[in-house]
Amino acid sequence: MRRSKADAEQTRLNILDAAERLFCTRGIAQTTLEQIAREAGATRGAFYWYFKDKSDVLSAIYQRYKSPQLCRIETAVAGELPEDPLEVLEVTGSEFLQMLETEPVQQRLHLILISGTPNDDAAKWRESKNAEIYRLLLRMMERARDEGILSDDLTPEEATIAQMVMINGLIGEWYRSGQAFSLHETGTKLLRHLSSSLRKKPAEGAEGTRT
Amino acid sequence: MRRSKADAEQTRLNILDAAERLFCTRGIAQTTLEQIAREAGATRGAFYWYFKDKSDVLSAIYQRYKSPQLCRIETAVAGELPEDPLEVLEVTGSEFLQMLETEPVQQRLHLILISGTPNDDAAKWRESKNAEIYRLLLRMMERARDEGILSDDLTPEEATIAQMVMINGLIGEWYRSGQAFSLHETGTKLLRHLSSSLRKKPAEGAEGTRT
DNA sequence: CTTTACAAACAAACGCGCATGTATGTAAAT
DNA sequence: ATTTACATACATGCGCGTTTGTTTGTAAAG
Repeated sequence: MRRSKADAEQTRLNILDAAERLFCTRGIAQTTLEQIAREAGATRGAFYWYFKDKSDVLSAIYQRYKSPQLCRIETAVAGELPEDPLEVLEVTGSEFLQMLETEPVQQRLHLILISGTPNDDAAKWRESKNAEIYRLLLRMMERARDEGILSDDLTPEEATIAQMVMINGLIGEWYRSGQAFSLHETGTKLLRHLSSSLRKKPAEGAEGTRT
Repeated sequence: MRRSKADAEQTRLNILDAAERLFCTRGIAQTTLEQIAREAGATRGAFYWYFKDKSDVLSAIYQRYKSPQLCRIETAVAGELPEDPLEVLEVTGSEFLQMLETEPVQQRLHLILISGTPNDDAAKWRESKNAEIYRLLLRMMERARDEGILSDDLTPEEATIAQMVMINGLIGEWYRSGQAFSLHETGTKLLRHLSSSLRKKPAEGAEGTRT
């Protein structure tokens, strides 16, 4: 049953999708290549045609993952527009959480991203990806400091860690609680709270009013 | 080589320690019973004498784990002493992070605790343990609200999630960054920041003295 | 105080299933 | 006709659970 070029590319994607789903539902180590192939409606022969082994398909999953929120922040970093950095982080973070809650695909990807044991195949990849996000957020926080809107009692580095802790921590807590709360609702509220706590308080008098 | 009662109990502990170490360094699924036995200076025969299988030793590891910070909070919850709830949470959290950074044993335990894939053997255990911690913290936050020191714009539930997100998120970020920052120093600072942001701001001008 | 009779505490060997990797077959596309 | 895109069959190894064997503590019997 030989397929055409287009169909062939489709089976490759099917395998990628299947692996993505199984990796997050049953875990990477517990997922067998046979399961991936059957989930993709193919056999292990097809798998080995496209991928070297399990870690190969894993890195393929990683590579096609580009978080939309990261793009948003990247453009905000690159852009000359005088956007409020703290508000950009708050909004993109909130959007990201909403997307995660509504789109299962993104859930799986991020779950694979933050899960896994230390020093396995993917640990180095995760570390570098994490560092990349850190540097991006840090540039935003530094910009916030330069614009004089970052609170004095936190360095940009600390504020960045606080932001990452909030996002990733929320997702982790959401999973550990068995989705017991609304990720987007609670997340938005806590992100707003964090954002305002990171913001330098103006002098006495007016307080709490947003722009 | 029959051992005496005391020696026998020691081998059991050796196996437990060995499993604990290997589970966090190489991951649970990637650790074989043979490795555990050899690390403990014994054979798989000894393992099967004391434990049913891998999940059995895992639950044994869980059972002998009682976080000191939890005890501290428990006594604070039970106690009638009018301690400042937010300060108790801040201090115990800070202490916990310090202990984690200095004592590798606690590191491993907590790493095993928050790692692992969803719906594996230990997932239910982790969920229930997490819920237990949540309820404890929630009682503290409710007490804070009742005493009128919790900020109005967050419910006790949200404040609890914020606290858990901060602690667990910090640890996760610490690991993902490859211990790139000081867990205790940064953690203490961010915990203090969070604590003060959770605290209700006193009214304008005069008044606002603490008890 | 011996001796006996177990039972505890393992070690070593065995067999099984299962995932992996490879090698081969094969029909359709080019 | 040759290559592509798989499916099928086969070989290998590895971890697991069980069984069996061996040594030693230890308690009761004599």
